[in-house]
Amino acid sequence: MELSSREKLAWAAAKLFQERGYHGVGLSEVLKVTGLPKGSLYHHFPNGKSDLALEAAALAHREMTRIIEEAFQDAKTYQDGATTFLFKLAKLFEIMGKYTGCPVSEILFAGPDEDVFRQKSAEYFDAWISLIATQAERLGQPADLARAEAERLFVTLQGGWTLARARQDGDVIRNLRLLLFPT
Amino acid sequence: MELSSREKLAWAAAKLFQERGYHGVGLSEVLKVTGLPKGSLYHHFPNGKSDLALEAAALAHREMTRIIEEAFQDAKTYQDGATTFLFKLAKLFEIMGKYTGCPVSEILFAGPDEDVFRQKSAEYFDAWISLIATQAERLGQPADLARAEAERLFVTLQGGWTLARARQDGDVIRNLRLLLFPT
DNA sequence: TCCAAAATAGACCGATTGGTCTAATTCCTC
DNA sequence: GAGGAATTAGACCAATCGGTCTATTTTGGA
Repeated sequence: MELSSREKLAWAAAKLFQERGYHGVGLSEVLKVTGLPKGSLYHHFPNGKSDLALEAAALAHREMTRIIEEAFQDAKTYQDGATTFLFKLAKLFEIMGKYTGCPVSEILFAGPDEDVFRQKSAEYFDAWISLIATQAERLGQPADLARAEAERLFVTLQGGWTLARARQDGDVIRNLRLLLFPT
Repeated sequence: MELSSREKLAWAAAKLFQERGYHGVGLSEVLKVTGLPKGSLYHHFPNGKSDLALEAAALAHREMTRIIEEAFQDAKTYQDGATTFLFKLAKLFEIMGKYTGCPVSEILFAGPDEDVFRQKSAEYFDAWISLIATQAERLGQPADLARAEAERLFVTLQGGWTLARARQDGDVIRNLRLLLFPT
């Protein structure tokens, strides 16, 4: 499909930021990858790099939301859904190249110290956890446990991704299911 | 106590890198904080920023090793030790200011793409996990479970720290014990 | 077809980056 | 105290940073 210039920039930025973080990527690199001139970037993102980063993070957030929904959609049990989720993310981890970090935190934690960045990261994380909790409840988890299960999954995934990154091994993410659901 | 110039530089670098990551900190800032001139930096760290980062990461690694040992030293059970460990880190998180990331990953993941950086991160992480596993075994965990418990603690902590950072709340780390040891 | 708005194009800017190099100074040993 | 090594001091460098600005081209509705 044909992406608009704005979308091209946001996608390229998201990918690059995930690899080397906010400060590790220069605008020149984003422009080189997209083949667009600087004028376009500042036309679509008047506030420059910070605007671009916020849009890239929002993009990553929507993508993660989509993955969560897809993973739990056809699941028979919460455990099934969570496992599918882990496998989808392991695949994503491998596709991205084995050096990338969590989209949101790589972009938002290192960004300019404006408070917006940190607030967004909390907002996105909480949205993911709530979404998982909803799915957990739908799949029969007791209401008072669903939220705790969702937080456990999020926290385990976040930490597991980091370990996977260090070891350069997507299976670390797949094997998280053994930590979450001991047999 | 009086720190050598080399130590001053490494400590300052470790702190700054944890706040804003490898690329987010300029050498000028490290020099300003320490009050040392550029000549000193390149005398003690001939390869400049990357040398400094490796030393800062090594410093953080030794510090984490020390904290793990202290936490489990007087523990009666593995659960006690793990809880003490979480509380110590929550305290550390709060002392550092509520924006800092995992010492090692902030420094090593974003660093220059030389493979040394990534290798070191895997080495340090595995060392922590092994150390925890040893303590778990010493405190009566079955040998075949000790390693799994250690990985669970590491992964949970790593993810929990990220969530704590987003929410700016050290209690997130303290409450990880409820995820690890449901009552 | 025409015209205004949207978008692209890229030269240019000051500031800062990591890094080099030489001189001055401090420190330790004989 | 003399001499040599270790360290400090900071001027200087090319390259890159994020950002601004003006001109040109493309586009879409009247």
